[in-house]
Amino acid sequence: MQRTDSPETPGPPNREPIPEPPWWSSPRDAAERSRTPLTRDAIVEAALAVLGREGLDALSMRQVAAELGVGAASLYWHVSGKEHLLTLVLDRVIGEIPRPEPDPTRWQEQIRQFARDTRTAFQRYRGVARASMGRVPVGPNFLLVVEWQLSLFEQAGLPKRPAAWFGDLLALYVAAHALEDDVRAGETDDPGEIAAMLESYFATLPPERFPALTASAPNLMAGSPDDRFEFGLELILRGLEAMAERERAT
Amino acid sequence: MQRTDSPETPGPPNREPIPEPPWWSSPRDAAERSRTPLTRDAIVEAALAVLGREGLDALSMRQVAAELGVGAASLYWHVSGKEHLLTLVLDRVIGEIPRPEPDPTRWQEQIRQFARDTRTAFQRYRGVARASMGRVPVGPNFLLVVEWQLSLFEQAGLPKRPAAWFGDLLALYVAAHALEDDVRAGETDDPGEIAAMLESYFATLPPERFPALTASAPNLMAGSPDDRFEFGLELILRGLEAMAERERAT
DNA sequence: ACCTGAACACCGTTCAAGT
DNA sequence: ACCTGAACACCGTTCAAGT
Repeated sequence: MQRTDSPETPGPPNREPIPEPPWWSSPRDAAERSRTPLTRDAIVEAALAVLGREGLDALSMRQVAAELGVGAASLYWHVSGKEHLLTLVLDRVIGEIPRPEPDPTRWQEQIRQFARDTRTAFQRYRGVARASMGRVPVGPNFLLVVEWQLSLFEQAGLPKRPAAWFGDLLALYVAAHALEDDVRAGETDDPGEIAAMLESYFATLPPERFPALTASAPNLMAGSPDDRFEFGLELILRGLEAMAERERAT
Repeated sequence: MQRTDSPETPGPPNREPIPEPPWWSSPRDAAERSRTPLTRDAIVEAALAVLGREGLDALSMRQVAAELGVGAASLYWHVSGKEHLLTLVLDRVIGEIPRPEPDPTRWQEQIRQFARDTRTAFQRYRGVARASMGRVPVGPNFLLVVEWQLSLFEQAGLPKRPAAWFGDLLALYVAAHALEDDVRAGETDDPGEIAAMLESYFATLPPERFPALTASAPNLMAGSPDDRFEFGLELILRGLEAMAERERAT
């Protein structure tokens, strides 16, 4: 804002910003190193950025550090290791799942919507679904989700044991489906080709050795991912109903 | 067998086996390099050995090669890469699942037993369950299993689409459960400690913020892995029944 | 308290070269 | 046809050292 080339300025006019001596700034703070002082949250965010851009296989501590313009060793002050980082990332993504006020009169629809929202959250961050398999993300957001689910089931009057165990099953189902979504588009970087490959491969199989398979091939491949997701979702909900009934009978 | 120190042997008696000149044998063929000429099957077997001994994280092309007394580069003649090797390993394990003659009169029990057998096969080879997630193991054994399942469903009179889609769901369920089995015992190398840790952690949570969770904690942890496996298995079978009914109604 | 560089002990994969 | 050694471009993690 201040004009330095006014007539009263002595000496020769100079419009250029005066260059700083190079040793005033470290070699890499300009674009790379954000001046924020490297918090755990910033590391998680950087991991999500790498994940979205390059996928899970490319997610290394070194890449995350590079994303922040920092040495890899620096991360270890804030995070105990890669395993810990992945847990934090997972919990961060779980935090994006909406948890509406439980309404026992329509608990089934709320669970359906919760499942869809969870799938959507995973779809936003490619690779996280795979990272979630075999990892219990005991973080604050995970706990909130469990609490939400259990209280919904409780208010809906479901028996305790089936309710508690169903949560695991649902999480598993959604995560596995999200993983399939990832595989289909992105992680193996061939969009819908894989289905076509499978279908044409099935077509080459000898029908006398694989009668049922070759006959069912259209059914196996039929339906959009969404259709299949909804089918499985409905299936496990009906199963839950049946198991709750059985429990009440005892 | 042949005694060389017999009296008629001329010269001084020599009981020591005559050492071969060192260049007669390459430096490493004695114990390491089996004289079998490195087939694809041998590589798969070596991978299973490493897997069982060290777990999935330690399964590297170099380790597998070392197991065979061979350079890592040699594997690439028989196998296109690590991804390919994992697919082969997976199909190999799937091959151990029994496929009894389909009996439509007791198809539900046959499916239940199939699920249990699949879990057992995974339990025999720690780490394979995790490797299976997100990988479609289109190998001969996988195809045989799919064929077996479809023909059983067909003979049982299940509608085609639910039958075809149910296979995926079941595979998913069993694999995810097997993965949990792995995590519980071995992969994270703490046997049943993890459950205790979780339970004591839950106990520290403030009941006013997590009323349902703290109240349900005993139910969440209750039951043996087998009980939980059977619960989920029964649940999805009941769900299948319901979905088949719905399909028949349309 | 927080971050660094350098090092350690590994990876998967390629490739010219050997037999 | 099958296997090798050496190299390339990476890994996760540790640790003494700096500020």
